[in-house]
Amino acid sequence: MPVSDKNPLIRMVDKLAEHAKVSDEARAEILQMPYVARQFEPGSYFVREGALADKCGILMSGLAVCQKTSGAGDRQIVSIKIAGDILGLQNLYLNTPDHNIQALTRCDIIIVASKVLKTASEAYPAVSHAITLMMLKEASMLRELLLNIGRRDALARVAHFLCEFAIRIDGPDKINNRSFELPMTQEQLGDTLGLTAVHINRMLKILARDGLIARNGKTIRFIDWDRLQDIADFSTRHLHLHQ
Amino acid sequence: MPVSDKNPLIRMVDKLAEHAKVSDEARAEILQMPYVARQFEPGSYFVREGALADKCGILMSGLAVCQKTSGAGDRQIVSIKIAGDILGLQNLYLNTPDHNIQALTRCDIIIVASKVLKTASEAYPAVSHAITLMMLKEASMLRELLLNIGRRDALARVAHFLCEFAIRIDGPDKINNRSFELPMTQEQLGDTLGLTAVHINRMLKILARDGLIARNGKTIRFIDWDRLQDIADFSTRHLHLHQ
DNA sequence: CGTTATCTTGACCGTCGTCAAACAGGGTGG
DNA sequence: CCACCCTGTTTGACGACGGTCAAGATAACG
Repeated sequence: MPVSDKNPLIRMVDKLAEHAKVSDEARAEILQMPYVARQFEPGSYFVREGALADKCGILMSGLAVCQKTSGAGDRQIVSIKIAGDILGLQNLYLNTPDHNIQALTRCDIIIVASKVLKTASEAYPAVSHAITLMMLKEASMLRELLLNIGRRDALARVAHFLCEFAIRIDGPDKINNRSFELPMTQEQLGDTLGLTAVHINRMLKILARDGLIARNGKTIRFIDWDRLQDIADFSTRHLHLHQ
Repeated sequence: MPVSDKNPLIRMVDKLAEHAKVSDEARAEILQMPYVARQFEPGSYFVREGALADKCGILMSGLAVCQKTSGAGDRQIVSIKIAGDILGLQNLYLNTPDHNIQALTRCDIIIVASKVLKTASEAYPAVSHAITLMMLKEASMLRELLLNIGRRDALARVAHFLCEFAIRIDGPDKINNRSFELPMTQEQLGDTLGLTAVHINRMLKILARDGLIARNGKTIRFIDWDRLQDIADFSTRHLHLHQ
């Protein structure tokens, strides 16, 4: 266990506390869980579909994804994980994962035995409640992604993704003219949205040409949030932002 | 509350018991929950996105779906509910649903206040555990559907759907040459698979022409399960059939 | 038996995938 | 500091999968 002036598990407590009122005892219990800090290189796997999974983690920095691969070898990213998100929550209850968890960029992850977190959740209802809420939020985002891929055209999909990602990274306020980093390749965007990298490129070009966003390397700025949101058919309901 | 020689809530206990060992006390508590039996006509809504949702239910007969609608009015079905499934589980924890629950065929639903089931789950860890597992299974199926729509072509999608549906209805054993009812229109299939009704029709024709299935009205028989499964890129892992 | 929903088929079209080549950028090693 | 390479982006030409539209056939239903 690494020495540090700040216990990284605070990050996990914070995340739980976003979803339920965590008591001081629960907080203390979580802060003293054994953990390992590990760095994952881009492309490496934190959890593998079908393998034994007895750990979960908190993503301290970087971008990770949940993804599945078809028999033909095509990848579908089903969920994006950003700093502060907890990874592998379902491993508390199922020991054979149905999907992979993979680092997209370099990731720092604090790893905890799922058994330990499970014990804490059994001892403290607030912890259990928070975990449930996180799982439900994730499912809600899955449903919205399904609507996005199943029923919206490519331009709307890309626009929708940008809206959602930006709000998750920097919150829902003062969005117009705001800029953010998108550390994903166009191929990865394609794998998320059921499109090819080439077509992602075309759509980003169109969004820029039409004055909805401005691009500079990996940073994107919203020029006309209202119109973008309109094209994207985007709403924040599925994010369940309020509890 | 209707008079009947058999308490319909047994169906709910059975469902929970599939996922965790339900004690006799828990069983008794659930069996005495107040409920209302109601019939839903095709197309009618059990839960509406954005509305207040303080109930859940057990689907006694018929077919229901979870679905969302895009701004353009296109429907995406994200989950199919069959007899025995519990509806609106997330209402125990979130009171604003992010999706609609709609009857596809005529449905008999036993309705329970979500608060009551929540109380039971708080009193009996096995109940809570079973509910969690059901939510996780649903999420797993959402991910597989995402892979299906995002990364497989139309023929594979339809084949995959048939495999999954048949196994959910009649179990995973002795599938070859088995036949089953598919009480969905081709339009509803399209809304599930991100395709149009016309194209669903074309794919079903191809599957029949190539000797993979036989169709007769709404019943479908598997002629060559192995080859179908192969075309579908289907596996049962995402169903988490064992616990 | 008439009416309506659903299925089926064909012709046509558009979105998006495929393939390929040029280009930009960032890191490494000489 | 430059040459090189590798990954990722950009662009164009072309093709195909699946959507659209419309009409006729069939089945479901009152």
